[in-house]
Amino acid sequence: MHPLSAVECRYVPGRFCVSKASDQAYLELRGRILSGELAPGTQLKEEELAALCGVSRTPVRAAIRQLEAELFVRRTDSQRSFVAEWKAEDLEEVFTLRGMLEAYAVRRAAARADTAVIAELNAANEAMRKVIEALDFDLPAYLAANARFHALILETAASDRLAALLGKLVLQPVVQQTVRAYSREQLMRSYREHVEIAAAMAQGDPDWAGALMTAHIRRALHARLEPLEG
Amino acid sequence: MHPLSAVECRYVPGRFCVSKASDQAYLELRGRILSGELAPGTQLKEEELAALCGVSRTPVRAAIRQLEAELFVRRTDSQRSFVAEWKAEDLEEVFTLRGMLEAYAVRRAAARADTAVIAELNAANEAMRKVIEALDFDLPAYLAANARFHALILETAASDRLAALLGKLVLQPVVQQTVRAYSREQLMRSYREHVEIAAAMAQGDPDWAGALMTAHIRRALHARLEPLEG
DNA sequence: GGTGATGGTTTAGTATACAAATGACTTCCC
DNA sequence: GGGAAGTCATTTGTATACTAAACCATCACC
Repeated sequence: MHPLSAVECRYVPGRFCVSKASDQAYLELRGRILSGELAPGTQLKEEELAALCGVSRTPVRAAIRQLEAELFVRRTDSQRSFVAEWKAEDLEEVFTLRGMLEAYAVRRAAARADTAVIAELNAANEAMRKVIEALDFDLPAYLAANARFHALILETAASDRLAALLGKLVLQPVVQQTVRAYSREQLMRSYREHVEIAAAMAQGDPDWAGALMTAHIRRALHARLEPLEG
Repeated sequence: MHPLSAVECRYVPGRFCVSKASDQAYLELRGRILSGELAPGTQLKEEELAALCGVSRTPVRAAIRQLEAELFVRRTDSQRSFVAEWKAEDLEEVFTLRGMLEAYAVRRAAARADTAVIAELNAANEAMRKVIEALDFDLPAYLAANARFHALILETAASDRLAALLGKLVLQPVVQQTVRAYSREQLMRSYREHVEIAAAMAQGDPDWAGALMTAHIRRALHARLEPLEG
């Protein structure tokens, strides 16, 4: 399996079933999609994938449905599935939507956060700083700290529907590739933005927090687009 | 089957498969949930529902997954499904999210709409006016015209991701119950808002269109909440 | 009398065989 | 030679039997 496939950097855990075969199929397929082994545009044939994952078609079907919901996979009218293709335009679209929803989330969270939550946010940010300052950069640890920060905000926002929507948008390839594109300086800037957002929340100032979050997500988009443009 | 269960008033057609049994199960279950026959909180047992729908468990599973994605059904950690319960707070939440996303959609649409689109919007609005002014109110026709207007905007916005997100939020019970709660005067006001939005789009003014849409959705929320409060 | 383990019962997950539908190719007719 | 229809291969949808896990009530032991 691809080394990155098991890295979990979503804010919301999606549906990691209790069951075994579905998860296995889901992780296996997502891994191969992210690694490019299953290239964009490839048709996903249930039987083929079942053989690949060593399970029957039933859990593969579930996995494909899940990946479809997460926009990794698109489905034609005649129910055939293909690996989704991501254009620069799509990235812009997703980041814009994420920006709106995360800004809303942090506004709600700012109005609800107690000292315990603020402490946890600060802890996540401290962890992130340590990873950035370390000599050898530990990507999974960075992603985990980043995810923790955003997950805390989403949790504090206390809106199931919002969480469900964001779960569809905060996707591995996007976050991951964005982080890859970051220089250490950019990572530090991202960290400092997190600290500022936590401060705004500690003040209980939704407007401030929301504005900071919008800028934070927007910067991530441009960091992601830069290597494509330059 | 409940008379309203087959009324389609989503902006996006969800997934109406080509297949037979899945659709049948989906429509049957959704119908029973909307009619209250399957009351909020009821556990959905696959075998039981299979018998109810006259199909096997397999398509029932698919239907439940779909209903879950549309927030009609919630699932516990241990993979048991229950009919979702809607509190006033949940309604507010959904309408707020819808407001944000639809305002964004109409902004995009306003920047892209050509005269053909404007003409179609006007046609949908004319149809709506006719229904409202008719002596006997034709609910399905009203819902269809309303859905058509919003669907056109969403289509013109040309964003798959956005459409996917809104597809989860624009739910039957919400829209339907909202319309039920409307008086004829409120329906006319809603119609006039549609006309204004179309005008803003014809002017190619995204800010105007967006602001109008926010207000439009917000008004729908309050129309929906009024009977609960009063 | 309460708390925690244990086994039966219920419910979801998986495999597999079969049916239906789609897509592509061939062939036949114009 | 072009088009349309039919046929075959491929792929998804459905049914069913079986497996595993979660729930619940009972009982034993503290």
